[in-house]
Amino acid sequence: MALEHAILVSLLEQPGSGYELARRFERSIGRFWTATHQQIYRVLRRMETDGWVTAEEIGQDGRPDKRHYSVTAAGRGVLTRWLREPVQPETVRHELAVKIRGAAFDDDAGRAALIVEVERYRADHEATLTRYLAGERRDFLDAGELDAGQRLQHVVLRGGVAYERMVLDWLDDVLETLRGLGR
Amino acid sequence: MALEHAILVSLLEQPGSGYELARRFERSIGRFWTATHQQIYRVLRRMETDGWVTAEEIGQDGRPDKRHYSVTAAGRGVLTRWLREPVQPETVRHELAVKIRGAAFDDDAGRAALIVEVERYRADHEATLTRYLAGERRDFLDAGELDAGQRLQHVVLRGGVAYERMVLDWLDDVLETLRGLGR
DNA sequence: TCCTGCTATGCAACTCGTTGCATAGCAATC
DNA sequence: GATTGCTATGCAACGAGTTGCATAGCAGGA
Repeated sequence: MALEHAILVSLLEQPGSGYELARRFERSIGRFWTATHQQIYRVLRRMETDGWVTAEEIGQDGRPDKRHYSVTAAGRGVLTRWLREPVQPETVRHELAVKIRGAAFDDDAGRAALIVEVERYRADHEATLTRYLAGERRDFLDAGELDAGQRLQHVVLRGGVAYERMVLDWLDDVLETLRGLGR
Repeated sequence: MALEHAILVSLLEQPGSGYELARRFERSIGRFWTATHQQIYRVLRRMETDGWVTAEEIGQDGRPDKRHYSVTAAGRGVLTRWLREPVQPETVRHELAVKIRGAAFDDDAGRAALIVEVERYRADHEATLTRYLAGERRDFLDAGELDAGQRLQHVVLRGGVAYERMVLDWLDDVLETLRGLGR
């Protein structure tokens, strides 16, 4: 359980509304910790009740009020205590790997359909890699001296880049293997 | 949601009891689809009710009865239909990445503690890689001709190997970055 | 003009996943 | 002789995550 902590980190990097947080999760943080807007709103309310964050209601004309959240000293304490706890092994839910092994129990038509799916999946990951590299150029390479926070964000992004490159290479291997079965 | 499907694949590769499945999930399948024995037992019961698997009670002296599960024709149909559905993007829950970004909001002592944790985490992944490579030699490299199922299992294992190597390289990068902040 | 999409938050119902506990006998270690 | 660990399954309670829906006004395109 660490959605709370991911939210604390994100709000410390930049305070904002639940909606803004949800969009950040979709983009950067979501690549290593996914969350829907429903989860985020619910958890933010609970964190507010527990005094980890404070909300400032901002009235806007023409659209609903915004609740702008910031981390309190108590929330920061919760975060630093959590940072000292042992790191839990990462949880992976890799459906494609299950399907590849499952392809052994399907016929040639099924495997042909899987190849098409893997190609689509590969294109998605290629797009993600391109997006990461563009973000890296924008935020880290063309910038001057980086502070500690930026350097830490950069090393996490480099992990994302390495992951996507690894996935693309592996998917090429998968496609070759799947095509090789038909021959 | 695809624990059912992961179980179907595992039982098609090799029928067995819930306990045996739980151990397989811990070892091989669990690296891309985690599940506890509780989940597995509960889902197996539901799958039995739905007619996807059949169970054969095997009395054993000195220990509880074993329920040996096999996939039915209906279960196989469920699996092949699922194989033709679009692949869902993988879900990752990578606590360490959150902690690394969180380290920007902690002091030097906290970052020193994180370095120790990353080193321990790295050792775990190194052990996993060693285990994968041993399994690869045993099951795939020293064997003769491989059938379709074995070749698909092998390409998934190669994905695991590539993942672990990528993680180890990245963790070296992380350690260097964390140490560089202190200077 | 209608429809889609964006900002912005939230309820309700449901399923999935986790944790703690319980049984039970055998084998091995201290 | 006591404790720990392994096989083997399961209940109960709780917490996390998903899905569908609702509100509401503004902007832009077909």
